[in-house]
Amino acid sequence: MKKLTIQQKKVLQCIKFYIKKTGFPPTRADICRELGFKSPNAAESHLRALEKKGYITIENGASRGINLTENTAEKSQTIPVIGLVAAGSPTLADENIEKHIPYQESLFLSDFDYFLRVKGLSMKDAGIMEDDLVAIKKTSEVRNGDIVVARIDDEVTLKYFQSSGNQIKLIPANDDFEEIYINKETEGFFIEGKSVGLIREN
Amino acid sequence: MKKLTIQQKKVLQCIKFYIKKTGFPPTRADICRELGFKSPNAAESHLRALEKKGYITIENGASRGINLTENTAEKSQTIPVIGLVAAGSPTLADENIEKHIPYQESLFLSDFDYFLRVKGLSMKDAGIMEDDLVAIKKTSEVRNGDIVVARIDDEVTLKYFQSSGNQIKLIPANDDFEEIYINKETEGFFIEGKSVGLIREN
DNA sequence: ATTTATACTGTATATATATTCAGTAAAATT
DNA sequence: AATTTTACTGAATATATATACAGTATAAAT
Repeated sequence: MKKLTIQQKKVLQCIKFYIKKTGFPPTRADICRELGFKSPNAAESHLRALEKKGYITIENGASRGINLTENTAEKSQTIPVIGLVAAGSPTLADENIEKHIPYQESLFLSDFDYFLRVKGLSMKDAGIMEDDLVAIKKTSEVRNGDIVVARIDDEVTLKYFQSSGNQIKLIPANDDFEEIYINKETEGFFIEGKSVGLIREN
Repeated sequence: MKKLTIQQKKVLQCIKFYIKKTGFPPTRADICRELGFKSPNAAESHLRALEKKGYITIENGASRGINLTENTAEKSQTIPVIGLVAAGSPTLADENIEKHIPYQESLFLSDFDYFLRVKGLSMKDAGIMEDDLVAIKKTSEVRNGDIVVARIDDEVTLKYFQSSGNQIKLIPANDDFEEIYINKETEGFFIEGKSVGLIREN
């Protein structure tokens, strides 16, 4: 999609805001009033530019005949689902994103940044099973007992977090797995975020 | 909110449909065209009735100045959350509904009817923990291995389903709990639905 | 260097649109 | 039984609105 100029962005924002406020699109005159233009043709030509660039469609002859394009309309936001691969950190880079899930603000108590697709059963006793989607909030501020996404070099794991002084313990919720002991200053160690919710799709 | 007549409902549906299709509300003439009226006043008076009953607001003098009221606009649907109490069946009656959660169609693979708030740890090894929200699809068509909502008289439980012939086994996912054996024809026994997903809010 | 796009003002106008008025008739409410 | 609401047709009209035309000026693209 072609890039918009600052003014065109303003007009597009104005349209979105107007629809949100009133429930119907603005007239040329409405846009002029909102943005301080003195000629309706100012709005008209901006609208035609937005149409040309594919951000809106205009039904000719119809009053308020402005329609936001699919991509333009902010429906429900989507949240990326990232595969938790043993080697490789969960980044928001396109190649790691499995899919996008529609997302509603108040789904969890805390806001979050992405879903992590769980592999393996190391957190089984915490009720986190294979293929579950764990909602992750990107943060390094975690508390003892939090379930965190920890990275050690290229390996990423989901574990309980327990720190005392300089030492950190990463505790699995499954007796078949071993605890991991790490020093805070260890190179290549990083807390990517913490779990704030879970979705099981089955 | 006051009840609508059949014609008024038709007009309201027409407005919703028009907005969905075009992105902006219809004119009086548009409504007439859609519903076969021959006078714009037919649309006008229906609109005023809808306004009076609180389903829409009309901005006087503005073209297409129709705005769906908060309750009228279908934003994202909401799904009820029902508390799983040991005694008492999960019905959609108001008194059992804990709250409503915004819901997006494609959240789970299957559609579902309500969330059940889990009490206890009888399904712990299936990764279903206390206070989890299990998405339930109302159905009696369940297969062996499904996690089902079973009612025995007034008691409602979430268990694995296993049937052979006339006998049904309800199996917990926790060694501390006992399996339940029931005959298909037992009075007061009923399969309310099955689990098709899970949300953990923490 | 020339064309095209951006970013407007200002005027004019055909028409799209809301809205009122005058009726008719049946159904629902009081 | 009387009144209000519902459910329209049909005609008329003020005005809300899209849109074209004539300019001016600067920035960006070719």
